[in-house]
Amino acid sequence: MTKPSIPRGTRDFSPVVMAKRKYILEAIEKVYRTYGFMPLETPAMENLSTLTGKYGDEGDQLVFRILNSGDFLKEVPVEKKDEATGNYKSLTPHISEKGLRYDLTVPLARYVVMNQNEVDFPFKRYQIQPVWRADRPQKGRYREFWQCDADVLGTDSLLCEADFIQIYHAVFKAIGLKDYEIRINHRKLLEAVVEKANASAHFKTITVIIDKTDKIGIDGVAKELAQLGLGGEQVNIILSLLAKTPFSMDLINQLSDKLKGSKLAEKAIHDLTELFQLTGKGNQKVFFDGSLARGLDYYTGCIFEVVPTSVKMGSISGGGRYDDLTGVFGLKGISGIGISFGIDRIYDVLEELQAFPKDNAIFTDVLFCPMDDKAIAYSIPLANALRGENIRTEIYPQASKLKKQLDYANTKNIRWAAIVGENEMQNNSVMLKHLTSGKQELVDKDKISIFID
RNA sequence: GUAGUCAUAGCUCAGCUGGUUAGAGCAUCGGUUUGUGGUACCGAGGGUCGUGGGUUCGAGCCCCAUUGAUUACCCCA
Repeated sequence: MTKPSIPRGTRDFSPVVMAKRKYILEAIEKVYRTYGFMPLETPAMENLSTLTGKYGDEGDQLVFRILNSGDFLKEVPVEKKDEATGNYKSLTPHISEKGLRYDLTVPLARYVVMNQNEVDFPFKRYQIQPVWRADRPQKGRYREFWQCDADVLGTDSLLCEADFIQIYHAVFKAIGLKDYEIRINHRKLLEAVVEKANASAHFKTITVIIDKTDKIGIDGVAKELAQLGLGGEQVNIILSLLAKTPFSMDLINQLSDKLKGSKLAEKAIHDLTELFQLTGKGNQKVFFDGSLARGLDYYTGCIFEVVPTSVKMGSISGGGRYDDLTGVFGLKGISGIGISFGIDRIYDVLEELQAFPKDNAIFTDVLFCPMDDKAIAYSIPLANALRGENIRTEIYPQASKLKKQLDYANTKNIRWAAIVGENEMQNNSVMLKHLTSGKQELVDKDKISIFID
């Protein structure tokens, strides 16, 4: 017999853990719905032609591939079979045509393009599903994890950006997370600065480097930029952007002065100004962060990231605007913006702050404890009546010793036990015991629900 | 892909410079108590010490390999 195990980087979620995860997921979903986002689900597997080439070379390596069913070797040309040893990459396209979804954004783009005649723009959808990546798991990083995306496609209105900032506030309020910071930046501002530093050829690498500012510090960034071959003056221009300051009109004006004459900067300043006007004041938790870059290179406008401030943890949400997500599938000119919550990290944050509600671990309100088989039959209609009033009720399935039944109630954090024996049945009642206080009372069988809080 | 750490009961871990029959707590089950729990007491089940090889009179402990877990780097959520 083999020892049971699950693939590395995957997890089981116990009932207690699931209750907490649901608490977060339902809060997010509820907020999304209040802003008019509609649910969308897509298959776990996509055709590889949909997935490959969208995430860069590294990303393509991380896509889980699904082996073709049946005689998967029959399509392989003979010469490939011969060279298969040590040359699996040339073999892969012949034996695998499908892969597991790598994120929710590409499937969204695929869906919109396939259904462009039915989709009404602006198209607001949310999607909460697992995604899979074939990389090395480590802390806070899994091969199967959940993304909670919301996107708006088909409008370049800055109201979307403003909405998402409000959504952040609403979600974190709903789950009781008080200490967080929303960081924003603009991709075109980054481009403008890199352009001013005369280093546009290295733009992509530079964004990766400055995105690490939190981790390696300003000095570390300077060092890596120098290693890239940039001169002192170039490095200084880029470093001058990295400060994090409260999001304000003053700040926007400063940026505007600093980058005068740049077309790219003009657009960015315009966006930030409008966003500021739409979000209004009272946003102490919103910061402009020049070091925020986000690795994904499809972002072209405002970008966001949310970081908890009272717990040492990476970003718990991110997002941004992209000009041309559906272009790769042949539908041009659709601007969009999206955000995504990292449920696993939010879970860890709430756990560390002990911010989950205590009654989250309670799954049953009342346990009927029958003393004999007749008592089981007696309990069924009573239990159903309680369930009809939305009281979570179960009947202990055997007329076991009372000690055993109460032990069961204790381990499940059940607060009420309805004990049913000869006496109770004769009196048309149950012995209702409150398990946290130990008090009990003979209660009429039709009036149980009155006592349940 | 690179590097470090770890692997003993279902879980968390003890196990001395290598020495007789590998232990504890928790969890599970039974009992003390024919219908009153969370505490206490008694008892039971559960291990080829990740796997394979080597050194040795003797290996849970030392050496090599291998597999798995975990952490950091790359990249990412």
